[in-house]
Amino acid sequence: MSPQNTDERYLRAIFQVRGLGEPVTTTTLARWLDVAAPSVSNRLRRLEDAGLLSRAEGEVRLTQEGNLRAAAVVRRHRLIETFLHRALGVPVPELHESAEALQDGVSEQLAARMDEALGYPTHDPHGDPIPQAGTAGDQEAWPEPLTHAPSGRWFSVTRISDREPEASAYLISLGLVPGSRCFVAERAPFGGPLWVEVDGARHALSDTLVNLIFGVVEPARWVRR
Amino acid sequence: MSPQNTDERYLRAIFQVRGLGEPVTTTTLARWLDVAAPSVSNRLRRLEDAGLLSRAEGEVRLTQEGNLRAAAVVRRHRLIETFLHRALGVPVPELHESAEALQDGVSEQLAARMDEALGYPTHDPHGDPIPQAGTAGDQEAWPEPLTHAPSGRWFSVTRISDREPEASAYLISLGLVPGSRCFVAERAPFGGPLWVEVDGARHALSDTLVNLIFGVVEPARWVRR
DNA sequence: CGTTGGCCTTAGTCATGGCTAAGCTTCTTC
DNA sequence: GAAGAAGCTTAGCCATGACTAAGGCCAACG
Repeated sequence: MSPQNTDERYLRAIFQVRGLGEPVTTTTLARWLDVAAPSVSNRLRRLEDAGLLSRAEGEVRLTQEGNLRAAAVVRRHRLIETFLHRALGVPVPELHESAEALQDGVSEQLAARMDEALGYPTHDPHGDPIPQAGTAGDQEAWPEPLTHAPSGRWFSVTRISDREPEASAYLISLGLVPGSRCFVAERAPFGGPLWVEVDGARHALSDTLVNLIFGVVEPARWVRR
Repeated sequence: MSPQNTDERYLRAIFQVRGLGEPVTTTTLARWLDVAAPSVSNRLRRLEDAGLLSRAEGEVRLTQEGNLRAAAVVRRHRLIETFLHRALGVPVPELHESAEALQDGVSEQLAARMDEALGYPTHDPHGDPIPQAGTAGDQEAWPEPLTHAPSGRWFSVTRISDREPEASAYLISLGLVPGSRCFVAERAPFGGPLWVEVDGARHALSDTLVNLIFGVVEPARWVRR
């Protein structure tokens, strides 16, 4: 309906891809959004004309206004996810898709109501920070490799490297996808595998696999659900 | 996005217009949906082809399957309204618009979660009945408009239409909410206002307002409290 | 009767936001 | 230096779901 929605979808993608530390280009956005490259190309031109971003050497950079807009969209998205999880018990793996579907229909005002009802949360159930209203939210946590995660903590997966397609396919088959979370159980000694739990199942991951996984260690106070 | 959404919007309109006791025709639907007549015409043909409705003498009748589909859509809509009101404190006059915006994004499953969280409510905040899952929900006795109420009688309000958000906000501010009752004092002549008493206060209601109010005329023997 | 007005449909247009095909740089590789 | 391969853009197409214009039908009324 409104042209806003499409713009916002792309702004959010830019914000998120940037947050993964990946270069923000036509191709990466097309892959992220699951659309063809020309669609991205068109939209980027329009967003550039609207003064929301600039491009240099193929890289997309949000302008200050673009950043504010994108952060507001991401903020809404993460508030929706948090609300769906805490108020309606939607399981974490379903959150992203559900929130995506709802995003267009949730006004700023409604998001503010959710924020209030939730007690002004600072992180969503994936462990991603919720930008504050009116800020650029650019202090996004940079993802670190799972290798660095201490055991006994939850780890929020934001990225699975595609360097090893077969290996990453296996990880995905385990439920280790961007947006999922796993519990870091224990590290076997002498270079043994890392034991993690995903969706209640326990898996031993070799270094090869562990090195493909990036994300954020969730704050310790979070209780395992 | 999906073609479902449009079909569902029209099915819901048919269900609701029928519920008001108005004839379900291209014109009334166009007015209700605020679209041009040909748009309705096209969609009706498609819904007819899909076996969801039939037409006789200009009147639209839902088939059994159409009825089920429509009731499911209405059910979702009213669950959303109830949820927005009870869980997030969205004021009644804003409910319809907010729910409309969300409807496309709310899956059956999510609606079921809302239903559960709300304790399986039977009516939405407008006083409209919430069809049960899997039923046609059309056996509800629909209330009659206040317009038809004789003067000197008590009228029990079960429903305030959400067609005119500002007008219904005013009615609510007067205390004319579902569950309230008013005394129909007198009808001023020559199309003048209808005088009603609510909570001991006397108000003159224009036709615009009166037409938004539905309920049940209380039996005459009932003594004014 | 014939005209007028309401109602509905058919025909054709437009905006949106995807898509594929194809061309153009540029960077690598032999 | 030529040949590819990536990545990006341009050009042109399609589906959806609105719209306006215009015509058919019918009933009421002068």
